[in-house]
Amino acid sequence: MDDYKKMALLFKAFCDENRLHIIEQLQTGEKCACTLLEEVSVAQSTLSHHMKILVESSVVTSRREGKWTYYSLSDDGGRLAKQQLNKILEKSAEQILCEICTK
Amino acid sequence: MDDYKKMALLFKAFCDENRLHIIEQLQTGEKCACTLLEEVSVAQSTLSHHMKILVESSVVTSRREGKWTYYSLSDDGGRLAKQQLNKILEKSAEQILCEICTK
DNA sequence: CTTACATATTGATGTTTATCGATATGTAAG
DNA sequence: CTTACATATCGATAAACATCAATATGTAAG
Repeated sequence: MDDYKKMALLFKAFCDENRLHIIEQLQTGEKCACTLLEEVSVAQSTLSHHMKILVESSVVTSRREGKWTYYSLSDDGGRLAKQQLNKILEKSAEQILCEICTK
Repeated sequence: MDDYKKMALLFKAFCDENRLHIIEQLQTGEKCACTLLEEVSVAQSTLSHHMKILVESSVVTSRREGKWTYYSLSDDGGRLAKQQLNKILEKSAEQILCEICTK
C-alpha cells in the first residue's frame, strides 16, 4: 500500500505553522507571492519552498500572469484532503455496531 | 495566533506513513500495542514513539488493562481534525461570491 | 539587448524527526 | 520478592526539513 506515502505528502501541507498561515491568507482569495511575502515573515526563497509543497500537495494552485505568480486555494485539493481524512478516520461497520452494543 | 502550532501538531498525526498504517489498523477496533507491533514493521520503541504522537494529537486514545495498553480511534479527536481541516480550508464569503460572479 | 523586477533554484546550516538497541518502569503471576 | 512480560524512556544516529543568502531564470519595459 503506497497510498500512505501520497496521503502523508498531502497532509504535510498542514504540518507547518507557516504553511497554515499562508493557507489562511488565501481564504480571502487569490494572492500573488509578493503579497504573501509581506504577510508571512520568511525569506523569499523560503516562501517559494512552502508554495511548492502546497502546490504539490494539490491544496493550492498557481497561475502565472506576467512577472507575477498568483496562488489560490484549490477546491479539488480541499475536497481531496477532506475525503482522505474521512477515509483514514472512518471506522469499520463492525466496530460501530460493537460500540453501540456495549453502551 | 498560536493556533497554528496546535493545528500543525494535530496534523502531524497524518504526516507519517507508519502512523497512517497504525490508524488504519485501528479502524476495525481497539488493538493492543503488541498486536499493532505485528502489523507495523518497526521496533517496539519506535511503535511506542508513534503511539505517543497519535495520543498527544488526540486522534487516538489509550487504555491500560493489566500489562497491556489498548489503543483506539478517538471520536472526539476525529471530529476535531475534521473541524480544523474545514476551518483552514474554508473560503471567505466574499471569495465565494467573487467566484460565482466571474463564472 | 539591456535593465529591472518577480519568482525559482542551489548550496549550506541548524533543527526536528524517525529509527534503533539498550535500559527502565510497571504489572501480574509464581 | 523474584521472575516474566508489556510498554515506555533514553541516548545515539541518520534522514528529512526549514531556513537563509546567493545565484539563476523568466518576463516585461525601456
